[in-house]
Amino acid sequence: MQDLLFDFISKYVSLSEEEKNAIVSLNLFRSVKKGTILLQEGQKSRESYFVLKGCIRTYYLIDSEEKTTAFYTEMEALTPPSVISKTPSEYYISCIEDCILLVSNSDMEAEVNSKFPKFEIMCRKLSEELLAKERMDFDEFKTSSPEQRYLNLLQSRPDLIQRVPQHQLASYLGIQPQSLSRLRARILEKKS
Amino acid sequence: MQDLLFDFISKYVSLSEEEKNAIVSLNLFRSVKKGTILLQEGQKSRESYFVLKGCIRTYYLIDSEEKTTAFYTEMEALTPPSVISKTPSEYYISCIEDCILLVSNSDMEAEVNSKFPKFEIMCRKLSEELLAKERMDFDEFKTSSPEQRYLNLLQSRPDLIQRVPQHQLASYLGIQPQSLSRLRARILEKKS
DNA sequence: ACATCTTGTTCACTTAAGTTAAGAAAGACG
DNA sequence: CGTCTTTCTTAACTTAAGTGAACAAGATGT
Repeated sequence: MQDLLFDFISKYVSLSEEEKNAIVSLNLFRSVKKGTILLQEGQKSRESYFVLKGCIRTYYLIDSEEKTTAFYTEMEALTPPSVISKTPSEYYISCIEDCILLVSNSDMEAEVNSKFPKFEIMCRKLSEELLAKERMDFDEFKTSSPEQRYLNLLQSRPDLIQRVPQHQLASYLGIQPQSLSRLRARILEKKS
Repeated sequence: MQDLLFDFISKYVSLSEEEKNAIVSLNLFRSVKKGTILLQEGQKSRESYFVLKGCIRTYYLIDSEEKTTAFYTEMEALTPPSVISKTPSEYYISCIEDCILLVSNSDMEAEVNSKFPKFEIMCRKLSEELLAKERMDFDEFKTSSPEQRYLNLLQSRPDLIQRVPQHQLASYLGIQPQSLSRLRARILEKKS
């Protein structure tokens, strides 16, 4: 499991054994059961998550309806906006599968960053990359119809369609579950 | 004009006079006329932009239609995804007003970052903050209707509605110009 | 001053998504 | 095993956005 992490890190910076040990000694790994809620609306948190195995989901409760906005799966990282802005969270984070996560908190990150400048560099590169990716995803969402978005998701993250309940997927695509169902039927019809 | 920049930077790190001079000596300031295209689809670029005055816009050409996805105004920064991924750009960047920009390129950033670790820190903080902001904007977009999005934009960036052509705004809201027109009429009717 | 292009609005019509309700299928649990 | 819940689909109806066309107002250019 640790190897997965170090493989990931090696894409950004190369670590010495000493640095690797420093990370391991922080004891960041945590196993979490399906259904666990990692963060609740209104809660102040300082935790960031990195998914080693499993899938976590962020959602808002609007008019007592869950609005799912993101899924994070293997090798994806999430620092909630509320951690950056130091305000109460506007959304929930929950595990939709049994997960193995890496959990860090901002105090610890600050300490590690100042002790090992390489981490600072890695964090910058990763944030820049994630920002670029997020902007592309947002652009794609804006410029396409629900049906196109579904087809695109089928291409880019086919695993999600298998492992995630339809009504959460629908919400993620910005539509109602019934619309997703109908849209899928429409696509099947076109193919035949 | 430089003061605006240093005021902005001071929100992230505090610079010594020497460091400020180092920045000034890089000669990053550039005045650009309305209508100038800063980046074209298919082009490889290494430039990042920081808007000191004016407004720049990113758009895609899809089926010979312009799809506007973002506006960057005073004190906002843009590093195109294509610069991060080192691939040809998928979109255009153009100035919709006369602008004063700060233009940097990635080689130069790398050099400054390694010379002044403070810059590395600033870049990380800024990227993290922008990522958090982008995710919140994306979430808001996903969870609301075109009408809600327009009303929200009216709240959060009322200046945009004044300074940007309606058809570009419509595209930015993910709808057709006619729909925006209708939606605005609907809102006016409700108020009365 | 005139022609042209861009921009924004309106209208009629089409298409797709929202809504409400009902029922089938799959899982969870005692 | 049956009961209860969650999940998914289908259908009928409503609402809103897409589409194509026409028109008016402004800006641009010659």
